[in-house]
Amino acid sequence: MSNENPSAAMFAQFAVVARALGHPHRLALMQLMAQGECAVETLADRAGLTVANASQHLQRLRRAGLATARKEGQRVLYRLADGAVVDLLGALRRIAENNLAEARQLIQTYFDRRDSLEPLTRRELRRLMRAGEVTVLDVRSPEEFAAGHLPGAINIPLRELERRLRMLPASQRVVAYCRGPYCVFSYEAVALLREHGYDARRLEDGYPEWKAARMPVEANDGAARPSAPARAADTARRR
Amino acid sequence: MSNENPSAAMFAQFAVVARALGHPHRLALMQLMAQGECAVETLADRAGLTVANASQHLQRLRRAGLATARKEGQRVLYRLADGAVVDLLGALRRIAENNLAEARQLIQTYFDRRDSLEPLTRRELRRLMRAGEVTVLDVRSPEEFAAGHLPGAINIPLRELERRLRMLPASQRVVAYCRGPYCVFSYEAVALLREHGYDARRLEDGYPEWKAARMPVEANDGAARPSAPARAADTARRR
DNA sequence: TATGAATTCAATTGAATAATTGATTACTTG
DNA sequence: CAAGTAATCAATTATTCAATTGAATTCATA
Repeated sequence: MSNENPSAAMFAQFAVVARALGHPHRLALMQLMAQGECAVETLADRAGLTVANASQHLQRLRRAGLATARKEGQRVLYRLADGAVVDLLGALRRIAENNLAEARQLIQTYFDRRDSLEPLTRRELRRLMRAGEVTVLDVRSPEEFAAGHLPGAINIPLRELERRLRMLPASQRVVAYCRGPYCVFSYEAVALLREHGYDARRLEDGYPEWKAARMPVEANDGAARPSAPARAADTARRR
Repeated sequence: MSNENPSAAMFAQFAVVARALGHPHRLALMQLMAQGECAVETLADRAGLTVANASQHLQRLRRAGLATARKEGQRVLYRLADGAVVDLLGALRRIAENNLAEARQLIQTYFDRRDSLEPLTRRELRRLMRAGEVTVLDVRSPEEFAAGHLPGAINIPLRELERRLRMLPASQRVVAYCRGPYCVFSYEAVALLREHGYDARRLEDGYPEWKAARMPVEANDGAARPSAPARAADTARRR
């Protein structure tokens, strides 16, 4: 295929990657995989896709070098190929935020409680954590939490938050986080907590970015590990 | 359009950007625009496209927030929207290089004189430039050169290089650069120079990356300027 | 070895894209 | 104002892509 012009051939390769990025479902799947390695059916479920459809999208991501798969027993576990994929997604996000009117509109409408909710940077949160002055709240699902989370975080999925409020000490500031910058969970969590009198704030983005920034993470199966290449702890025991 | 799920709507926006990236011709056009603001016909010419086709690709890039256009007289000048676009392209490139077998294959075949040609990093070149120990050679077209180039660079387009070799002092190391990491010009220039006994090396990537890294540039219309937002000096006098 | 579960494959349909062509719209200049 | 230039628009065709359905693999376990 066209080697008359080598740089055109390289561009064709880049285009393969870009087109694989270019579907909302695949972006959603990537965000989910950014939480940790995960089986096809689990991903399909969380993304609201049929298994066959998710499988095909995932295969396409794999062909484009954005994801990798390995077989474990009868399931196939997919994960992002590379920390650089998170960077790529971040760059994409930045362009859309800065230059697309529609995206800015959406942010204003749904996410721009942003100003009033004063997101914390990773660095700021890190400092508070070291000082022991903060309760870190992970509002994702228990499975995602188990695959990896911020050290010392408490896991209360959003839908259970109201019921389990008492688990959070009212005396201390709470910082909530979820799947990523455009995951609504942490926004809603902070709103709810504030209604109940908490001093609550959001982390600026989510777990994947924290991990990609090589901040410490820990997983459920035991010891904290500084920032190791997330061992295959997919806990999707389903049905 | 689908505001039931705000983060799905955001993903749809990101997908718009990604799909706009996802065509080899558009990537080529972006590389060309990364050299500096440029008129449609010029871009079409350099990319080897018909004007109508280039126009449509450019419009799509504009709609996706990757490029902007302004009208000057009877021509429309397009440029990249944002320094972040160069970052995005870089991230794309890195994924393809690391994870796509085909891309690695191409690099080996066409570009992996890489090792033997020992590319210089921007920082290294900067140091040599300050020390006055290097001749910087720009092998792009005069128009591209005029729109912006490394300070003190000599412009000899590749096809004229052999004829005008005497313009380069044989006593000093030569560092060549061109449009970007996958532009063949600088590879060929270095090969040619070495055949003629020069101590020649390549810059690791091209002018756009240099500029995006906020290194000093200068343009033909006069004074060097530290790294200002490239003024509209499109010198495409054509035909 | 038979059963069931997880995933992939194959074939179909409808939708979105890309390139081409020719016509049309702005703008400049004589 | 007329002529010419630069860019865009409109309509066509071939291609690629997405989602669905149902069948086919592959593996684990009884």
